[in-house]
Amino acid sequence: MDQYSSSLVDTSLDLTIGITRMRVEEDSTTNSLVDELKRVNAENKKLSEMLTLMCDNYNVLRKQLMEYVNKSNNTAEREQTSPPKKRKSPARDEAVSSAVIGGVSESSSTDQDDQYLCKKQREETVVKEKVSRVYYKTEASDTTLVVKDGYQWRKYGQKVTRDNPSPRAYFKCACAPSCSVKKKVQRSVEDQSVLVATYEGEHNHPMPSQMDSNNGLNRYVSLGGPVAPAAAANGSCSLAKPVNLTESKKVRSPSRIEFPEVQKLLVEQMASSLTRDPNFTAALAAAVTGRLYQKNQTEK
DNA sequence: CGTCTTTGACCTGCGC
DNA sequence: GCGCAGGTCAAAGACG
Repeated sequence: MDQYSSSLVDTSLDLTIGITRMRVEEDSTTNSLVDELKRVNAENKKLSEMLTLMCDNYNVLRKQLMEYVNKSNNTAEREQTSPPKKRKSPARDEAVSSAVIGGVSESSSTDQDDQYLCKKQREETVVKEKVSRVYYKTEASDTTLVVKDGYQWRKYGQKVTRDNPSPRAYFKCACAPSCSVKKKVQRSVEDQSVLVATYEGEHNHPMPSQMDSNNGLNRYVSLGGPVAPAAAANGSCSLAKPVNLTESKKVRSPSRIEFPEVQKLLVEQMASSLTRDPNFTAALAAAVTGRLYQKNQTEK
């Protein structure tokens, strides 16, 4: 009986030692993962800053180009006294900058050589009503005209236009009452699976999904998110593919869902790391087999 | 009950 | 001035 209890004490001691070793190993793995996470966050921050800088530079260059085009048009107007009277066509009436998203390619409809911009168009350009067009690749079965671009929009109208059998939806920015940005969404005539979103104006507020994303985790998750449309609304770069974005309602409070996901990911990585660690598995196997061997010896 | 979407009516600008 | 087409409004319904 004493021998048996002594054996039990030995077993429990060994198990305690084994568990302690496992915890030490686990702690070191956790620390290395946390360090890795910090490093990734720092890299993401750098990339984000570089992207912002790039967008700013692009906007400056674009502004200069617009001014140059305006000057050229004014010169052309002086030379040409009777411009043709045409109903303005959507392809020509806007200083449109196009962005291609989701692998769909379409050339920019901006025709800078166009000498026939009517007076109103030039006035609009002076007012600097920035207009940009973004193409969203969607599922062919998806019949909605909803574009998940990170902003909140209020639909205020829908019309079937003459040049396109699919209806055109009209949206206003609902993020801020003072924001007067409008958006028109219509399916492409050539490809029904492509949504053409035309943005008019500039947002005078940050993107809702970025408002409360001051920590690194949110920054990390939002990298695959709606970067493009915000930039597209400014007529700038579009890098992301906003096809599988989170629902707009979820975007309102990203921290609520993202942090548990990161935790889960961390746990999965830790488990994977532990099971792949030969030292850990060897120590575990040695402890188990050693204990079994001792038990067999005592039973004999 | 508040918010969002739908949809017909109305407004506005342009071409004839 | 009239007609057409695009854009906007606002009441009604749907939805959570």
